[in-house]
Formats: sequence, C-alpha cells, structure tokens
Amino acid sequence: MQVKATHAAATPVRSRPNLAAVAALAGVSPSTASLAFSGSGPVSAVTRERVLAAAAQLDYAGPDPRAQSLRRGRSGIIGVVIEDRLRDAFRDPMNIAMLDGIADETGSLGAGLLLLTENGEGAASIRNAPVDAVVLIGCSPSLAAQVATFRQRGIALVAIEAEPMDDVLAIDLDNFNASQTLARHLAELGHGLVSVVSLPLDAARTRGAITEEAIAAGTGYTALERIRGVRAVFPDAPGRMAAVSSIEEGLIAGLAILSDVSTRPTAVIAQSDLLAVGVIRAAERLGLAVPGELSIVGFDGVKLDGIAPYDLTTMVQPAVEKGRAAGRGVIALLAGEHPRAVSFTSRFHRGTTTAPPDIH
Amino acid sequence: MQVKATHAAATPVRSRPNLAAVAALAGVSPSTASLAFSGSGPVSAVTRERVLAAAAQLDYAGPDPRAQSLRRGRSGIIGVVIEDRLRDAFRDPMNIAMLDGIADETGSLGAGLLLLTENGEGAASIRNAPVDAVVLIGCSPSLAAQVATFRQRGIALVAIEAEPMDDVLAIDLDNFNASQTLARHLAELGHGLVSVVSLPLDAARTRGAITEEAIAAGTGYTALERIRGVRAVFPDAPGRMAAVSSIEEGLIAGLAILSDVSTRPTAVIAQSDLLAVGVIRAAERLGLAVPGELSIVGFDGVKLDGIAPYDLTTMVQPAVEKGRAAGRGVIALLAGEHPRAVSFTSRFHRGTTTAPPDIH
DNA sequence: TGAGAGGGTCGAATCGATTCGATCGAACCG
DNA sequence: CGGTTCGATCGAATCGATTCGACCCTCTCA
Repeated sequence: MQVKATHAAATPVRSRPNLAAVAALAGVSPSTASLAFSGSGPVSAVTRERVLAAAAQLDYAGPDPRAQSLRRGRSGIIGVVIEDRLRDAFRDPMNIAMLDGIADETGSLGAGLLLLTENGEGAASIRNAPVDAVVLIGCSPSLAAQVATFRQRGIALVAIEAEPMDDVLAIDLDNFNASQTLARHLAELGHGLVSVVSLPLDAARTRGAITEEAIAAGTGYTALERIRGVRAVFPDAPGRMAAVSSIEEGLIAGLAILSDVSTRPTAVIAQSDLLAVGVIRAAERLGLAVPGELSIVGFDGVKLDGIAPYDLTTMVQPAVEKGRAAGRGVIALLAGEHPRAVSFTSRFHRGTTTAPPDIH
Repeated sequence: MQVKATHAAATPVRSRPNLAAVAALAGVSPSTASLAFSGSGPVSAVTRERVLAAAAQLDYAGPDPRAQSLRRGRSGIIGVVIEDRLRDAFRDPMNIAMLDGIADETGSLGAGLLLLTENGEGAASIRNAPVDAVVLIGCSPSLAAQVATFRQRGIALVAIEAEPMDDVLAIDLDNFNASQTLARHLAELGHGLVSVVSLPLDAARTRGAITEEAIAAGTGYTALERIRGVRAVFPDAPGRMAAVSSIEEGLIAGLAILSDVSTRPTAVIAQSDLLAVGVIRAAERLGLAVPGELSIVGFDGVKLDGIAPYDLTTMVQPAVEKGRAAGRGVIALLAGEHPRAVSFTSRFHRGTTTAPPDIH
C-alpha cells in the first residue's frame, strides 16, 4: 500500500519484488533461487547465502503463497463449515472443542483453519475458498449443492454428525442410542410424561413446538436422531425446538414447557447441557424443585463447574476426540488414503438432576 | 480423489477440467469463457449458455480459486491471529464477540476468516498464509517478526489492543482509564488493600505473583495497561497472573490471594469477568461473603445471566464493536484508504459485588 | 452510402513460483 | 588416465485463470 521511499533512488519503483528479481540480483536462475528457499534439492551453501542476501536487500518476504498454492495445487488451508453465525456456534463449548480437536491434528500439517459459514453472503465465499479439505460441523444438508462443488473440485470432505453422503468421510456420534439411554433412565425412574428441548431442527432455527411436520421437514441431523432416540422409549414425547444451543434458549423453551401446569411434564430431556441449564433456570424461576418436582437431563458433558451448581445427568460425548478424528481424516484423505468412517460413543453420567417423579 | 468411471470411455482421463478445456469444448477462446464466468465484460447470452453447458458437461466447478487469487492478487481471505490455543482463546466470550464483529463486517466482502495461532508449529503457516489482511487480536509483540513479514508482503494489518506499531491500524480500548475507574470506585468505598488478578502477562502464560520483574518482562499489552491503571490509584497493589481468562484460572488465583488471612485484601480487581467469577467462587469456598467481606470487580461486561447469580461490578466494553471496527478497518485498508485509529471507551457498571470494606 | 460507434470475441502477456530433464564440472574409482 | 557418478545449476514448461488491446462485424446516423 505505502510507497516505500527508502531505497527508491537506485531501483525503479517495482511494486514488490518477486523470486525472479531476487534471482537476478543474486546472479542465479529463478529455479536455483526457488531451491534455495524451499530447501528441497541440492544448493551449495554459498549460493543459498547469496540468494538470501539478495532477498534481504530487496526486502523480499519469501515465495508468494498464492503462487505456491497454484503451482503445488495445495493451499494449506482447511475449511471448517459452521452453521450460521460464529456467535451462535461458538456459544456452545462442544463446537469449540471440536474445532480445537481439528486444529490439534491439522496443525502438524501446517495448515490454518478457514471459518466458513453457510449463511447468505458467505455462500459466495464458501464456493470459492481455496481450501484443500473441508470439515462440515453439524451442518444441514442444505449444503448439498456446495458439497457437490467441493467434490467437483476434488476437495476432501469430512462431516461431523451429518447424514451419510457419498465421498464424505463421516465422523459420527451415537445420538440415537445415547438419547435412548437417557430416556430409559427416566423411564426406569418412573417418569411417563417427558418433554424434549431440541437443538434447531431446520436452517431457519425456528422456535416452537416439535410437531410431526417440523420433524418431517427437519434437516438438523443431530437433533432428529436424538428425538428419535427419545421416541423409541416415549413415542409421543412432546417438546420444543430451541433456536440455538444456549442457556438463554433453554430458559425460553423451559418456560414454554413448564408454565402450563396442566401439561407440565415430570422430566425434560434437553439436547445439550447448555439448554438443560436453561431449563433448570426456568424451573427455578417457576419455583419447581430439581430433581424433586422436575427431572432434567442434558447432553454433551460440558464442564459446568463454574457455570452451574448442579451435577447434571447427561451423556458425556468426546467432542475433542471427534474433532481430532476429523482432523486425522483430513490428513489421511489429503495423503490419498481411504480412511474409514468413525463413530463415537457417549457415556452415561448419572448426576443429581434426576429422581423419581413426585407423586402427589 | 476418486476416479470417476462415469463418462470415462469417450474423453481421455484428464484429471480435472480447467477453463481452457471448457472453452475448447464450447468453441470459444479462454478469455471469452472467463468473461462468461466472471460476468464482467460483454458476452452474448448464447455464448454464455454454451460455455455453461460445456462446463456442466465436463463437470467443471468454476474457476480455480488458487489461480484466481494469484492473478488477482487477492485471495479473499482475512487472517485472524489469536494468541495460543483456540480452546483458550474461545473460552472468553470477548474474543468470540470480537471475531463475530469482524465476520459481520468482512462478510460483505465475501471473505472468510482464517484462524492463525502464534504457537510453535502454526508459526510456519502464519508466515505463508495467503491472506489479504490480518487482524491481530490481543497479541503479544512476540509477533514483531511476523508483522514485519506481513508488511513486506503488503498485507493490510489491523491490531486490536496492541502496542502501537507502524503501518498497523490500531483498534484500542481505554484499558488504563477503565481500570483506574474501577480502582477509584474501590478507593471511594474505602478500600485500601486491593489485589489484582491479571490476564496473562507473557507469552508463556506464567502463573504467579505480579512482581516488578514480571511487569518489566511482560508483553501482554492489555494486562499491563490495566495493571497500570490500577496502580495509578493503588501504587503498590499486589496480585497474581492467570494463565488464561477463565473461571477456573480465576478460582486458582483467587485461592492463592485469599487463602492467607494475614495478607488478605478487602477487594480484588480481576481483569476479566470470567476471572472475577472464579475469584467469587474462591471466596465462596473460603466462606467469605461477597461483597460483605470481599469486594470484587471484573472487566468486560460479559452477560453472566446464566452463569452466575451475581451482578458483577465491572467495566462494560464494546467487544463486538471493536471487532466491527477492525473489520471496517480491513475493508478500508484493502480499498486503499487510510483509516484512522479507533479507540473505544468502556462504561462503568455498578453491580452488587462491591461494598465498603468490613471494619472488624 | 460512408463514417463512426460499440458490442462481442480473440490473442497474448502476465501473475509468481515449482519442477523435470538437461547440462556442465569435478571428484572418484578401477 | 579414462569413464562414471554425483552435485550444482540452469531452461523451459506448467499450474489456471484474468485482462488489456486489437479486431471484426453490425447497426446507426448524417
């Protein structure tokens, strides 16, 4: 941007030096200069020094990444497609944990993570991102079109908790079974009237009752699987959809579910720990004792240490591990291997937020 | 990766089609084909159709972003340099808010955000990332070398809360004044023995006492400014450094500060709300009443709604706005403008965690 | 009817590096 | 002492698109 006035006199104002200029100044061919920088291939020590000196003199910062990525066919960038706004996605520690897991593994590759969101404007960029691979995190199949583009481009694809797709490495979680486990737990305690607070079911993140239509039209794979798991035990379990996985949303849904005394359930299955905490707050606000008057279970196994004084009954899922597996999958795919799909299992944690229903 | 067997017979197995191939099939020159895709320049409707049809036939996904970015000199990617691990950085809602603010503004540019961390291995990638601009978020000057590289490359630089640097657009916060305000508030309440829990002071994120040496060697701009602000009121205020801005770290530091009855302060100034919540937990654990026996202030103005039942006395800072300003700065710089540095002001919020000290 | 305008298309240069194969010495070995 | 090999270096092709200037053809207006 700035016109450097420093060494302007001698050299004509070439905007920015390139490898050829450096090579010329060093008195070697561009190919040799390239070798000197990349380190691959035999270059004598003196030549290398001379090239580096020339580079320093010209204020050359090293090979242009853009040109490198064209020539090499690799950009060293891994895309991470996240549903909707960063703000919402990062509110849930699970997403952060997964991201961290991905970074853990792919860091060794020297690759950066490019955050891509699927909402409107970003859609243009998602299609034209110079990525080597893409990890889809809990994304709706509304991505199908873009997945197709990625495939055409030969971009490696990994999906965490998504409907199975061709040529996409699946990293899955036992959402159905885990939810069934929670439901059984409540059933064994004697609960019969159980309500669900679900993760967003559709791309629009509609709040409201979990109706048959909403389920039929739903695209949120994780949310759907978890609902199905519950319904395997409580076939008619009603519930409400949250717009985001957050405490506030849990509170909203909780109030909606618990306010009406006539339809009040004896237990609530929240599809994330954050939502569960929100439901607990709703219960507190309505003066309902947990677990005395209302049992609540969550999902995820978030460390609530500092957040809530409850020991939540929940399914602990290995979020970081999921991310790591995705990262390893990316690495394997980029290496031309054919890694197998991975499925993770959640672990039941019996906390203090569930108890037999209150018999009046 | 996969060899498509579909239409293999006719065409020889060209790995992946390029624009030239599409142009050839459509019977036009590459330049015309390019025009047809980019939309800029005059192309007749029939020609465009023919090109698009050819592209479809060849399963061509559109111009290669890598080649585009080389030719255009723009990659459409904005780097965000975050200190250390994503896990740590994203634990603090402030960082997420800033990121979200950046994304808000730069999204209109159709650019993605590339997460870059400054720790060991990533250092290689940070230098070779094909970014158009970089936003440094609360980074230590250990980045100086890399900043130099960015500058050489002509990459636009924006720094949020960092020491002023040449050619780097500064987005600043009134850390000194805000901390002074908090300190004065405590002084006016009658506190004399005030302790600080600081954000990390150095890149190593050392825990321990805030000594003169630690301050002298410190590289954490924000932490240092905030300490200075406090010391303007309480010149000898002791304190401890946290390794991360989190509740757990606040708890650790809090216990260290409060455990020894003989040196126990009557008030603690935590440099983030998360740390403050941790200190509150420490106080609870030690049976100290807040604010009766211990006043606590934080910094940031995080919504603690769901997290803690306290209304924290704190300085509310416009985190999303800071991110937005950074995003706008990036856009302006890329447009060749010369935006001015921006400085934000925090707002004092009197909560219920501060009171006059307990007189025994 | 001829000049000018302008839409549509094409050629060729260019962005900046990487890399394969060739070349040229020098050292080494029998 | 001659042939071989290895190390260092160079030329030229290539990655895939964009874009400027030139060209042609048609339409319009005087």
